[in-house]
Amino acid sequence: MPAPKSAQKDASAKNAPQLRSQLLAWYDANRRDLPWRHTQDPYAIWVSEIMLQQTRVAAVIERYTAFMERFPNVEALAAAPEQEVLALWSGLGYYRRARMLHKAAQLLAENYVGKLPGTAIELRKLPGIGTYTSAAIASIAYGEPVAVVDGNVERVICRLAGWEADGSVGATALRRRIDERAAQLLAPRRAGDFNQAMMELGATICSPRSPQCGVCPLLEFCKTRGEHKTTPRTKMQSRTVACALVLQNDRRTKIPRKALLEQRSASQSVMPGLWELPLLASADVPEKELSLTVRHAIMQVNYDVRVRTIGAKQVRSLTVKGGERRWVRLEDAAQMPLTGLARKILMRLHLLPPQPRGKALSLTVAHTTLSSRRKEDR
DNA sequence: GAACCGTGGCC
DNA sequence: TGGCCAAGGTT
Repeated sequence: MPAPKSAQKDASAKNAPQLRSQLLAWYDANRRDLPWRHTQDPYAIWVSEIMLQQTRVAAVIERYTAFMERFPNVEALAAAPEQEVLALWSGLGYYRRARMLHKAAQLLAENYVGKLPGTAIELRKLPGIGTYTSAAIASIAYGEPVAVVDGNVERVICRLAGWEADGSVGATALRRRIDERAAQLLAPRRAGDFNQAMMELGATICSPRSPQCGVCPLLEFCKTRGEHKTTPRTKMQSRTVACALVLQNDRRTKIPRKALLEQRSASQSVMPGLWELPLLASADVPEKELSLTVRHAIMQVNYDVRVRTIGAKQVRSLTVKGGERRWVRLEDAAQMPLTGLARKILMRLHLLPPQPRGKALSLTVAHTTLSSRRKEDR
């Protein structure tokens, strides 16, 4: 399938071999040391790719390690209760990813002895694995010569070629061109590295707002040197809400032992099944009961959240939203699928350990199982 | 094709 | 402070 005539003039198309080698040389010298780059295990690559969807590398790093320690393979993931999978996802957002990952693992455990499909086409059939993710797993884990196009690659290619999403070309047509160009540039014998190099270039050098063209390995092939229009987004709204912090203290020490949590109903479109602090009907909170205010963005809304400390006896005055309400020991709460907001509030009030499933816990795990496992891997 | 699905960090 | 944005997929 030939590229459109207008697209064939730019240097990135003509000099594909040289572009490839310079990109790969840059990648070999500058690639970040990320946990999922220490493995070729398709399952591990898969988990990392799902976590990385619309999520920054920095946010994924911590979660990835804990997740892989708890669910080291397809069978372990498939055998786990969904709530436990969600608990390790808590705070990452887009919880449907975790559910589909879990579901897909169960499908694989039942039908494929826990083995991942060996091609992008087959991977694509699993829930939660779309065009991008199937190509990412196949190229990185199997070396299959398929190009990935994520937001980074899209931006890099548009800047290289001088293409714009300006309405002169339909969004679908432009996307098809980008896909074709990505496939054309791909280094077939180092597909996984090439794909990661393109994404990493977009993430670190060819960034959306202030691209570092001065140190870009592809500068000489680039038509625009960093220009790129982005489509404006819908404006954020602001809202003030209040939620209830209801604690049970230990009788002797007076130290908080339990908190009242509420489970969002399964039918909610946002964060179904996750646990949170009960939402209050009124955002008005008496000064004396205001224990904390936090800002929290969910989707298109910036919430100004007031946390109201309420005695256990006033619980009945709380608005019931239909979800299950439960007294939860604070140390157990850390293992539950809390919403990001609930986790943030409990952390900020030092009611949860600094890292929910953090250092202390993973060290314990590492002593018993992980250290030995890691050695075997080598 | 467009709306929807979360969140934290950066500038 | 607040807008911006991230290794997308599903409906």
